[in-house]
Amino acid sequence: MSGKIPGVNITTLSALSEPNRMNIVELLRQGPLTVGEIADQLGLRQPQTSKHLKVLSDNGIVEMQAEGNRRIYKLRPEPFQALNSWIQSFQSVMQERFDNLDAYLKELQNKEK
Amino acid sequence: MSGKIPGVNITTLSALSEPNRMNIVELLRQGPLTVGEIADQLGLRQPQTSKHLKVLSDNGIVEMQAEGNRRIYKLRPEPFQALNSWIQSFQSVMQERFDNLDAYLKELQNKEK
DNA sequence: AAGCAATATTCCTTGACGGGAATATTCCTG
DNA sequence: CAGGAATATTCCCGTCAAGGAATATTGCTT
Repeated sequence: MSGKIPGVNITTLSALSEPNRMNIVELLRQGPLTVGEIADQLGLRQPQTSKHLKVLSDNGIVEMQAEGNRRIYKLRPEPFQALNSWIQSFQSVMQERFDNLDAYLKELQNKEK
Repeated sequence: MSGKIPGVNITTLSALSEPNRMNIVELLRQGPLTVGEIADQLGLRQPQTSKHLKVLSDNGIVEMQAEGNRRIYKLRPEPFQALNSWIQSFQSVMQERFDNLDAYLKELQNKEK
């Protein structure tokens, strides 16, 4: 029992932890954009932009709609919902309730028969 | 002006996107633990455990308190609070509303098959 | 049909990262 | 004080991911 990660897809975090991809996501919050527009606004080259979009797409963070010559990318809600419910499960941590170090120290001492 | 990421420390996501470190975080939710205990419960070797803890510590995800021979690690609330408020700012994305009627209609047609 | 525009893909190189093994450091105990 | 426990650090190596450059692919326009 050592390997199970409950809430989040680790790959979602991985995908978002790349600065350019995070920038793409932040940009797409405002609405769908074509590859060219994304590359333009972020100062990226077209091939790298496509590559990053592929990673985001493979992870379900983004979806694509072909429109003639261009591909329009936009955010998908699911990964963010998942991320949200995962972080929500950290309420107790965020409220700093259980930083009961003293209790733990006592427990440690007990074990040290 | 191409590099600023508003809410999250990208390094927080990066740190959490490594499976073993995510496991450590999940484990520490329940309360503080020593290096040995962490290594034990996750089936990791001590040196790797220390290294991962260093990364988590450098990113402020975890803090350490020396207690004689041992080091007790526990979660810090700040990164999770930050992550939370960042994800909260995606409310509009997370509530999936169909601002794209065409896609919706197309999907309808597929189901009629 | 030809050429151009928009995007995707491939190949190559380089740097970062994680694991293994060994060693260093600090503290505790007899 | 010696030895052992708990943890940190260093070195080496293999893998992987990201950027650059070139090329392929598909659609549009005239």
